[in-house]
Amino acid sequence: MRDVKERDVRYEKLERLEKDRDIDVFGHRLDKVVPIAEIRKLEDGTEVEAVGRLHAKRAHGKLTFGDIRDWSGRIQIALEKPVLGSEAYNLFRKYADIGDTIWVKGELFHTQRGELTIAVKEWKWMTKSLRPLPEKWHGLRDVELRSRHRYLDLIMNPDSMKTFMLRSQIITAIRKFLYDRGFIEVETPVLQPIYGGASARPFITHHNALDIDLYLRIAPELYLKRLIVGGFPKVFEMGKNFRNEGIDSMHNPEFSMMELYQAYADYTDIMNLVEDLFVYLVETLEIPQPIKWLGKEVYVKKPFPRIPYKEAFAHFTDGKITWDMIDTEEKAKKVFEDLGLEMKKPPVWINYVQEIFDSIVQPKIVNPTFIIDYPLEISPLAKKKKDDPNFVERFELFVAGVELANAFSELQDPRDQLERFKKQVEARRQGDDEAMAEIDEDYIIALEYGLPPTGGLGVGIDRLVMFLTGKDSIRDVILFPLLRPKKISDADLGESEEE
RNA sequence: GAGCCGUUAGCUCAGUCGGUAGAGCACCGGCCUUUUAAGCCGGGUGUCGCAGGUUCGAGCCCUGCACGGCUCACCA
Repeated sequence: MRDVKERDVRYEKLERLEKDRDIDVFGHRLDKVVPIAEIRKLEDGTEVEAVGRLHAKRAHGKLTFGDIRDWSGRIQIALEKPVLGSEAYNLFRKYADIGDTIWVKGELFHTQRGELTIAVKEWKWMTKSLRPLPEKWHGLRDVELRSRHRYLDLIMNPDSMKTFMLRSQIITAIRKFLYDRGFIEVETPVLQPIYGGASARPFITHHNALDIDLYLRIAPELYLKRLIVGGFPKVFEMGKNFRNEGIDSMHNPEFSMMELYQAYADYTDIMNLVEDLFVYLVETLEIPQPIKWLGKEVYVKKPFPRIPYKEAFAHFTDGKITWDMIDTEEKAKKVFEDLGLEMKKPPVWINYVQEIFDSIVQPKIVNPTFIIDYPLEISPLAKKKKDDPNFVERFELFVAGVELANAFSELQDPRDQLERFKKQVEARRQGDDEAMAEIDEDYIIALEYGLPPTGGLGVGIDRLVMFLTGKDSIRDVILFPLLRPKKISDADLGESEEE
């Protein structure tokens, strides 16, 4: 046999179709496109037009069955030689390959086995597929190929298509929820001369005309709060943040974030809003509960528990670790060491406490839970509690041990903010390369003009989508996650020979 | 960044003790009017991730590299 590669076979078919039969396999526009799922609802006898990718072909001499699929579903087609005539029939038999996208016109009927089928009277190509599809039964399994060639994943794995459709619906629903509550959607700079609003290493780029370095934002926070200073009552932004850090099943260097700010609100208002939002999403998107995520069964049900940071230790350790056991550096260090933990950060009180929280408290949380009132040290943009200035009006929402949201009553006092910025810059000088490099003086000036009391929120969209779709890897909910580029060889493009 | 694991046909995978490359699907040729992972007959299409090394002989053993996965570290 001469044809060694399927791709070559298909290119030869393409040439024969074009040269010998003058057929244009790269089709043209259609007046109407009905999703296959909609066609499936119609009665037998209805004449329908359908388009889809051919996923299977079962030929029986003068009768050939096929399966076509689109994003919404699959349907069987049947082509009979006497109906189509030998020209159109043989064209399908010999030249329509699995992977081709075709248009068919015909009547709906049920086969002897009861399968809804289109009895095709007419068909044509929408486009030719020149490469063989992955195997029909197992689909495309290889995790790397699924991310690298997402189109193949979407073609082969209906579950993947469903996940990304749901992602889009989640984002639409979040917008609707916020619009309905009077939030105004805004866009703030992705390219920032000074980065802030979070602690992370940034990507650096350069603007040629101005000859300045710029940073890709690690958060939109400081710009959004300037808008509250300017008089916007409620704003939100949904978009990409960029953090120049490691990649794992919870982190992608570019990720989607929704931040919102509401004037004259505080973190308790935001907590109520988050609770409402989660319930709204689960209800409107009809997500069945419990949601199985990261090996846990999660129920989204109001009210979400609200546990102060200080009390969380006792709460999740059955009283074995209490706040008064860790409220000084010396005591916290002892508990830390008794737990067999190893300190990789500067050995100060807050780091011992945070490490204990991360390893003992956080993993125990299953259902949506607000941890509230964080230590001041780890919250440089949050407002202090009136009755306890060592803590701030802040909460984080955890689900299945994962942080999904972070919010606080915003710090309004420019003097306090400047001091905290200075501490950040000092930490930076001490070697913390995730602390702020530079004080955002304009932001301090904005605070001097006056930030009204404001509640702010950030929600990690990718993680939220992971949760609502039950996916354990962020790569399953980002269409094109960052991968190290792989060279495509000439052979892969079929140009190794004399072509 | 560290440890472990993986990389064999387009895809999903097998490959024993180191003896010269396998299956299913897909594909090619043929038969077939109710199949649906259609079936039957015939056909194997390969840079065994890459580069070295050991060996009479390497998919298999050794070294380095590349890409990926998991765990850890990092990520308030």
